[in-house]
Amino acid sequence: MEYDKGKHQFIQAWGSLGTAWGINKAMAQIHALLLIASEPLSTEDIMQELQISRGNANMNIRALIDWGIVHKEYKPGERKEFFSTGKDIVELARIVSRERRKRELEPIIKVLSQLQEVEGESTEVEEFKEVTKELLDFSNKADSVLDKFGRSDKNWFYKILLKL
Amino acid sequence: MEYDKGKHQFIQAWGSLGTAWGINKAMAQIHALLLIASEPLSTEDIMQELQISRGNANMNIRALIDWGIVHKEYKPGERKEFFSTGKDIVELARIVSRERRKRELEPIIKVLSQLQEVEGESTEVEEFKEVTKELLDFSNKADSVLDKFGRSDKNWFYKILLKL
DNA sequence: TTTAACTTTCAGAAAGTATTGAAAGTTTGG
DNA sequence: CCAAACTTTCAATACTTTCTGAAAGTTAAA
Repeated sequence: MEYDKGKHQFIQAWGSLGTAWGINKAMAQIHALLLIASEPLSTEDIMQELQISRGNANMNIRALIDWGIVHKEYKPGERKEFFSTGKDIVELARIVSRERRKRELEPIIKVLSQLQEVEGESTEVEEFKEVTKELLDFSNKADSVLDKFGRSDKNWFYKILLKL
Repeated sequence: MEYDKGKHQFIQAWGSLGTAWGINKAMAQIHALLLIASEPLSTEDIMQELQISRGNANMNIRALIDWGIVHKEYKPGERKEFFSTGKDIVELARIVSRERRKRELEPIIKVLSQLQEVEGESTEVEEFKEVTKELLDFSNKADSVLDKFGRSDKNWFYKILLKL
């Protein structure tokens, strides 16, 4: 397979994976492009490669920086900003899991905890408490696994895998 | 807290978690409602509780059945269909992970495998192959973990957690 | 300063998704 | 059979998200 075709395929595939994960396509594609770039790219470069507008490129680069996945760089003698992303996939997984934990798991845990205060003794209420309690336990466990994963060193994940 | 308020909060929270996971709100809310119901519900019940249309209810119940999360039931002497969902959260997690593996991980692994055939020796191409290879390895590992999780018995997950 | 290079913002357009309600289809008891 | 009870479908509509392009904002060299 020739390089340009492969590159294109990769960017498309990463984009649609992103979409399935609730990340917008442009954002995922910019990330894909930076992942395989051999040096930092400017906004112009990104606009051109992906055929997207300046506003779109800028917004999504910004969002990636907010996630802590992409970094600004300056080249000597150049005024414009260049962007790059880490090539370490485990590190990437760690960042993503940290963010999702914060944005998704924490809120639901908070709600589920509050729900333990529901009053009443009917079957309905018993059932309700039982299910939400189980959900809370599970969420807490998931939370602690993600927390460990987020803090661990680079090889922890691979070591764990061996254990399974 | 009173039951009705708690119920409402739970349904809302489950709906927005669903949204963050790319699952539509009505679908997640129907699931939430069934999770805490003490007996199977009819389409009418669901429409009324969630204040949604018949079409919407029907489509999303159907989708939940396709995922293998919700089951039809018939009550003696009743013509209409009733729906229920399993209350075991680990089982739920297992089903969801199995589906996502199939829908998300498998396609990307296929693409990444093909990309290993890219030709050329330039820095660009080297970089490209290196990154996609690492991604492929990681995806394969994630795939195998999910596979194990999907096949394991109910307590496997909790046992693993203890090990960490 | 001024000016040119560059970045950010944002209102409106376009694209994508979810929802409704009514009509068509199906099943079952009589 | 027929009619009533129920389920499914789908075109129209409402809603949400993303994208564009141009204008406003910022920075730094001269």
